[in-house]
Amino acid sequence: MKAQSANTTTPSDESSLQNNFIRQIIAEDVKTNKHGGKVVTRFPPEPNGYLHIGHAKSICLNFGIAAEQAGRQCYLRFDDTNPSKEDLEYVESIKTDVHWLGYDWGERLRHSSDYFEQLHEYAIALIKMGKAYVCSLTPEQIKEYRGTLREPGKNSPDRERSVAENLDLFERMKAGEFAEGTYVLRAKIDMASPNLNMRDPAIYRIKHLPHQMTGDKWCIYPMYDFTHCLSDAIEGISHSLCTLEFEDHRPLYDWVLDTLNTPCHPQQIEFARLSLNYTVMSKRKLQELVENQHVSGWDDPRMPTLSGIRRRGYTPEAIREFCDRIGITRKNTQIEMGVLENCIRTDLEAKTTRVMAVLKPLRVVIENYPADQVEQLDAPYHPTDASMGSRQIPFSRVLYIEQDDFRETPPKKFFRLAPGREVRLRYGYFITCQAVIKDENGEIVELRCSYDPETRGGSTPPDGRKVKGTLHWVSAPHTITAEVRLYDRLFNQADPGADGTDFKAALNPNSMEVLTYCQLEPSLANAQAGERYQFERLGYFCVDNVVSKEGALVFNRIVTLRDSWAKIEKAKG
RNA sequence: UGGGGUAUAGCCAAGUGGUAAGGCAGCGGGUUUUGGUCUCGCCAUCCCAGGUUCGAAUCCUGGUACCCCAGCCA
Repeated sequence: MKAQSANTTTPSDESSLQNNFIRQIIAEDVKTNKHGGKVVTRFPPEPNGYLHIGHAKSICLNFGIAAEQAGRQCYLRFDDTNPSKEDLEYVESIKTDVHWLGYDWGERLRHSSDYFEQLHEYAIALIKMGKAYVCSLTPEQIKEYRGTLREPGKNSPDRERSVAENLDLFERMKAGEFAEGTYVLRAKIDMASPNLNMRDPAIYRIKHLPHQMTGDKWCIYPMYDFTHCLSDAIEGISHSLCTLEFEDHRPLYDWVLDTLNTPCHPQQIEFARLSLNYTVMSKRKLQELVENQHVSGWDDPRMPTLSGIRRRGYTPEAIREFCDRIGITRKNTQIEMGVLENCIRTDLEAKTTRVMAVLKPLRVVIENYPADQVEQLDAPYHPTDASMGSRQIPFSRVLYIEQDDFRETPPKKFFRLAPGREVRLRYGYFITCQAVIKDENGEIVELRCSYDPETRGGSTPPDGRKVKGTLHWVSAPHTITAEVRLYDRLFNQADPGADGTDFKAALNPNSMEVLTYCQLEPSLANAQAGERYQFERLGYFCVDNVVSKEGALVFNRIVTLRDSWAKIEKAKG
């Protein structure tokens, strides 16, 4: 019996319940035949880092909307216009992550760099129209000339350069005659615009750097604002969905497309990026965590990166469901972790097999059970889904139970084992605690118990007596020893660093607890990397896909089960 | 009186002049061989103040709070 780890649904099987403002706009546009009735979207990551769950929101939106249309057209476009920041390494990880989420771009894989030739021609067209000029101001001067939020900028002395001279200079920029920073091509718009993006923005800069895709072919590279809108137009994108901070860029996006003769004029629509509490989402901060070794890498199971979340054991279905639940708006919000956790619990509840594992073992000897006897007890893999089958679990005189399931002096409402108290061992027998054995330090090392043979399989005995607690357990001579890693939130503050301190000061020192002597039932012997299980009464766990080996299994805790006892205890303090 | 945005429950989010969906969290009940699951119930008059209207979360006026913008980054 294998735990289910494959994707069982694909996004096309689901229809999003979301009726967000973007879908409404698109539905209306389709009705009025606005972009020729076509809907074409794109997901345009810059290959300069790993994707995180915030990107998943955008991926699900763009690919999700496309999937709802007959054409199903969504491009995966690497926005690679800055060779000093980007790397091929990231391209592969991004493709892996998008695929893992369940989306397929088919033939529509592109790079902005695919368009460098066309972009260059558009730039020349702009120059010829007198709408762009080569500026020789230094970066510092450009900044001075730009003005401030309240004061208008002033024109560059090069603003009225002749078309012929601009053409010549631009050609020589391209030919590599000039050093970086000496010249820049600027759009000629309005230095007095209240929108700083319109104050003659740079559209081409010199970078004597090879590009990961085009090699040494270019030493001038187009800027985002020039590249993005034209790339959208070249691909025939109908709706260009981006995050809120690009709102101020929309007038420039439209200016470029209105000024130049392009195949079409895509519509930019902005939505709020995702923010999750108790974590950070910016590439810079995530990178800092990796570089300073606060985590083991980009795929550390505590990271909000898609590779980390995947390694942790989250399913793509749960992530898609999460993206559906949080909605799409223009409001800056912070989503509670609990929403994500509920999504994965709901998904895993239905599809994981149940097994028993004791994380912090406490030895139990059943004194009235024959020393040489071993029984095989039948235990279903799922409480309500019989199709998952069952397995045999051994029962013997010496067992392990969870340390937390025994209290020498039980508090009120504690339904588990205590001296003189009887509990059920799940699918096993009722046992009663007869004695507590301690070591020289007073630590409890063993429990002496008796069992009731009439309760085999955990069933209620003929006299009908009830017990309040059911414990999970394993037979000591038959266990597999494994390592289990328990994760908690990465940060202690809901919004790390929001109080003005370094976000790293909010790091949770207890975000990972490694348990190396966990005792698992023998059916887990052949557990494979990536497989997910519910350890009964504890949570959902996934065999780690990096460090786990046959004979030396390592499990990651994906998420705990809801725990109303923990809630009661916490409430009492 | 620089420009651009956003305000509906603890957290998200529908609502588009006709009397506040849904989810998460929380609280209470039932079922239960996981203190799990499942199930039933409870939980808001919409940032503030005026106005228009038979009727306003939706329209108007005036405020307030918060977010984004001065890279040759994306």
